[in-house]
Amino acid sequence: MKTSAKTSSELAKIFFEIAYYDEMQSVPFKPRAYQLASESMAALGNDVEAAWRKGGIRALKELPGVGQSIAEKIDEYFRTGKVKAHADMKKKFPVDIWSLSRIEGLGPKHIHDLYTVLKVKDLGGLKKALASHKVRTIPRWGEKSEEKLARELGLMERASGRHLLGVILPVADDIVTKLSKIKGVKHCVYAGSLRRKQETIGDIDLIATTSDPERVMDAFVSLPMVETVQERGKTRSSVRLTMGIDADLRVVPDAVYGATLQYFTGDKRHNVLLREYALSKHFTLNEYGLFRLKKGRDGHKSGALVVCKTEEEIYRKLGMDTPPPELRVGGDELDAAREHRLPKIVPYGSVRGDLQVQTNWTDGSATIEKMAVAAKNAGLSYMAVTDHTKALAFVGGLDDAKVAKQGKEIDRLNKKLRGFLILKGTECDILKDGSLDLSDKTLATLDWVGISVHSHFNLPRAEQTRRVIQAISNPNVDCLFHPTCRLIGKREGIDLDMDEIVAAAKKYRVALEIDAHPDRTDLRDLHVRMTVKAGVKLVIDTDAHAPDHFRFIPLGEAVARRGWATKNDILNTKTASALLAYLDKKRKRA
DNA sequence: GCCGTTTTCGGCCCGACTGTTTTCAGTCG
Repeated sequence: MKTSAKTSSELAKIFFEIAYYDEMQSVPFKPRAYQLASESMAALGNDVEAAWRKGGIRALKELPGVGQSIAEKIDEYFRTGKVKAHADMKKKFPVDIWSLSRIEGLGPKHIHDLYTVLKVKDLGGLKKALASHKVRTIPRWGEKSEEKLARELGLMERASGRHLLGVILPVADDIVTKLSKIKGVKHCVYAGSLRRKQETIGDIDLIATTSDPERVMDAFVSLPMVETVQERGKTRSSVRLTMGIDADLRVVPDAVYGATLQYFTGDKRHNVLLREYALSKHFTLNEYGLFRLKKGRDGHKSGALVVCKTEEEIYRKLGMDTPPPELRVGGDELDAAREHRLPKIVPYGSVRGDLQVQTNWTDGSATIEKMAVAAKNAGLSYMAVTDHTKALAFVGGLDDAKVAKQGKEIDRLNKKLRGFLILKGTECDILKDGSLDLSDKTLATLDWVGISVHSHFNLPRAEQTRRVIQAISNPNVDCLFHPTCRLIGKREGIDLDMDEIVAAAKKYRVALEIDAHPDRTDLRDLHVRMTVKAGVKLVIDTDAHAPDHFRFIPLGEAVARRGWATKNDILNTKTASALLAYLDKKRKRA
């Protein structure tokens, strides 16, 4: 239910604020515990309430980051709708920590000072304090810090949040290319969330090794896309790009490249776990390498360098395999790495054909032939034409007769094209009652039947789930396209019980799609992992509406990798003939 | 307040940069 998702995010907020309150008063260690609990709540979503309903406090304590005290607070929240400890803190210190803390550079101590000295409670109060130049009168604040705060506040208000991977990747590639050309540079790469290929990117993290650090830093801060320089150091500089995203560059000696790359690839949670594990093995890990801990003569710990050249030797020295960047989220990937059971996730470049392509028969911009040529040029050997069906009247969706006509055109083109195969397909609409928008007779003539929801997005969860499963159960169906229908930053997506959808996909041997279009990324990584675990096949498509959209395929492969999918889990890593043989066999059994 | 390949008690990641300091606190990643 949507309400339970809301409550777990409310809990995340409550624990986040408790962490801040404790931090303000310099309470040791508790802040990290609450911070962890907060992240855990956000990540678990509905599972928190599900656990509570099933087993109360005892079950809650099984959740990561939740012990006796926090379990009791969660229990209290679900019973009474609030957490007294949090409410008491809020009474004593009535500040909108959640909003204020979103401003870059504004941490717990500053929020504390702003309130105790200037009675700033929220963003409005902060604006007034800034306008009257009172902020600079707080002890340890000055003109510069006041100006910086004003800048960051303005930026936060303008910024739409994080940026889509598909938008940032080309920019980062451009910067890397430019910096790599500078004399003396040996390595220049991006790390951070970009290297982990997360669906959204907070900022661009760059690492370079060079014989001439000054030269690279100068070049970096004067790149054409730089708007302002925020930091300019010998080993680290930070800039804001005109497109509204920050970029950080670290310059390190070539000898420690591997350690630095590991460190700044993150994510933070992964690194904390890894460093804690290193400590347990009497090592300490930082961006300069892995060090062995020793007791010095003065009783203090000191370290002798063990390894730092490559990421692999660091993980190996700790007795584990190297998790691919996409898996580094601070979940169970470290256990898997230790136990040498990391999956062989699908390599980039594995997709051989695109199974969702729109043409100018409906809302695509190009002819079937132009799309086929573009797909071939993008390195693919086949594609399925999957134009919309008649329920989508505003794009001129095809009816049964037009689908038959399109099939003849595809036959003609297949005779003409060399080394490329066009499959006859459809993106058939799922109607409100779960029936399909083309006749079974027509569907049976097609090589590839994709189905998707384009209407009635707001049905209640149970009804929406029933509707989609009804559609999946049609024996002609091969794949459910963009299953959740979300548009990142624009539309939430339909309310589906994904466990039931995955189970139905397994039962009816229907594949689920990873729609790689940057606005969609649907399925997302979490759902991909569920699908893989259930043994249900996936498909990576671009949902191409124009010839240059085939470039999105690596974005889809990235999602598959984040969801631990192997090549074997993904149907369109097969050759065209192997795929057709698979589909043929499936239909005969149906 | 959490957690266990070092532990059920005693630990809890760590270094760079900024701005305000005259030796360091705060924030970030």
